[in-house]
Amino acid sequence: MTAHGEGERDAAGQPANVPSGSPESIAVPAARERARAIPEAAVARLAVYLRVLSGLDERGTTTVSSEELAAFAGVNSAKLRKDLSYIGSYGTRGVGYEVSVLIGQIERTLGLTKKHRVAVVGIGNLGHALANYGGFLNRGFPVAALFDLDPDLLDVPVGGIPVSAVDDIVDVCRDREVTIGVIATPAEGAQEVCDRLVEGGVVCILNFAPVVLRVPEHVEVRKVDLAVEMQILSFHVARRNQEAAVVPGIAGGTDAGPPGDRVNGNGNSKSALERGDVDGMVVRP
Amino acid sequence: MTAHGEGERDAAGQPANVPSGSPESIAVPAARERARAIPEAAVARLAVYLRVLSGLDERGTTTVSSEELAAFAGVNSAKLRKDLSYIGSYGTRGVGYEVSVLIGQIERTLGLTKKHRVAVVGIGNLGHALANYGGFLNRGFPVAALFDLDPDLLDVPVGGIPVSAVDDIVDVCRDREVTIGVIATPAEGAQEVCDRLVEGGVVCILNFAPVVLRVPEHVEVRKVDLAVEMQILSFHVARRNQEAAVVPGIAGGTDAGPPGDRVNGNGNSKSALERGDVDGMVVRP
DNA sequence: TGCTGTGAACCGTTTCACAGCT
DNA sequence: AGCTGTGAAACGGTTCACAGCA
Repeated sequence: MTAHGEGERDAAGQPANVPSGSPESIAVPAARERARAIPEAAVARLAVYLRVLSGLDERGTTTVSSEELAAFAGVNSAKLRKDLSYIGSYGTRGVGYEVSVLIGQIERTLGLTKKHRVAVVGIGNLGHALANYGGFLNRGFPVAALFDLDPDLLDVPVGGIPVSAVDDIVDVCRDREVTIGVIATPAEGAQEVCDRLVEGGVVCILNFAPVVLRVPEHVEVRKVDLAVEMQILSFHVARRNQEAAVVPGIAGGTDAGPPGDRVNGNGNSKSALERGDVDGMVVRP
Repeated sequence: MTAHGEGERDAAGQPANVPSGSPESIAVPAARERARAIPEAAVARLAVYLRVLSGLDERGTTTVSSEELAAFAGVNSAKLRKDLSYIGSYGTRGVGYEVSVLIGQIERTLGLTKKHRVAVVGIGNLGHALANYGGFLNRGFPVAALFDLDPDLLDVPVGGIPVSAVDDIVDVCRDREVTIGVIATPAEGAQEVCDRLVEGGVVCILNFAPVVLRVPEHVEVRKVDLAVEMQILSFHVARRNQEAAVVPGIAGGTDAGPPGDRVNGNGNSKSALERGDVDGMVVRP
């Protein structure tokens, strides 16, 4: 879970203040420093805390201790406090944190005070799901444009927004000031789509296509790859089976399993949702 | 969790299977040790290498150097070599790696030689996308069951598999020997669904619902949270804007951008797809 | 000569433990 | 008395640089 997608070999990732003889190098503004200073891993968790806090807020809770909040978020309290310390000191010693204050500060830190217009490219099953998904995109991330190659989809409204042609990506994105692009196309088209999004002014891309995208330095890419997730799980199944085959007692695969529950702080993929649903359906067993 | 000092000493890449009939005393099987020893981050990248290798294989390439493969996968060659070293020594010094050998070894390591039956719970937009998504689930991960609460969906086939009731999760999963569960329900139902899946014998869960799941020790959970991904991107947009506001030259938001391209090795979310599409649509600009 | 495999240095993240405030 | 905020230690993963082998 590293952070940035470093360049290649040496290339000298000159992130912060590398005294490479630059002119006004040293005196970098505090705000920028602050933002840069927050570890990527912490940023991901802040989003989780935010979701939990929103839930508490709705339930009328006004104060939480680091211990409580940590439990809800599935991390330990020390980590939580350290994470929060990156954004400032907004707790009260001996008491805890005020929910509303924390929400505000995290939102500010994550840049959620500004709405980021989103474009979804590739209106297949997944793109459809994303476009319709009111619970997440519309919550601070309004979908401003949809694109697909299929002529049959042209102008068909999905989730209220008519589908545009991929050829118009650059113009439409510029027009509607899209800052975040979501690529839900097959692998083949992805790089091309990516290039156009970038040309259209998009600075961040969420990539669902199974390809490594090439982007200019100033563009941030995050990738979500379902196949990789599955394969990682597969690895764990295999590992488990190996262990089971060795440990005398539990040999079967589908036994009830040991006692103690484990809260899934979930190391890997970052995650959280500000609120709502993953989807438009209704499941409530 | 684990601490144990890994014994590097395995010069001769010793095949997976360990004579399990032997004394179950101290001697912890090498295979188990090996599997345990591979860092999670490396596992995720192995999946990426596998995808790239499959592509090379299809194109008829038989040999790659670490440098080439690394370039395709968006990582640096040292990391790639270290990752591959975790699974054994299958390269030839002075030459490189044989594609087919590497594919075989990675598949073995990831446990892809065995098919893992998958159940998808929550057949909304996202669940639909997952169920229909031939490119990823069917490739070594056959969808064996679908579940939803909605009575209207009952028995309706989606992607060829009829939807079952969530009440039947336990029985159906046991019956069809499902090992991996995918939760694509809203947050509310997720924990309940998770519990049932576990009861039904599922050992790995891919969770799209914005909740921290509680699971028994022996169950592995990975979470994919679109909202968190978006918020992380939002953070980067904000950071970028801050920088832009400070750096004299580039002040605008949507300028063409600096020169050098950056290959998106993409630290964060793991990813890769063994092959195919993210979705059923056709996009090819 | 050229490329792999890997010990060792390095660096970011997590955990610990306690000082400092309320 | 209790809980936050944070240096410092511990840990794990990444990068370096080179020994070892084809």
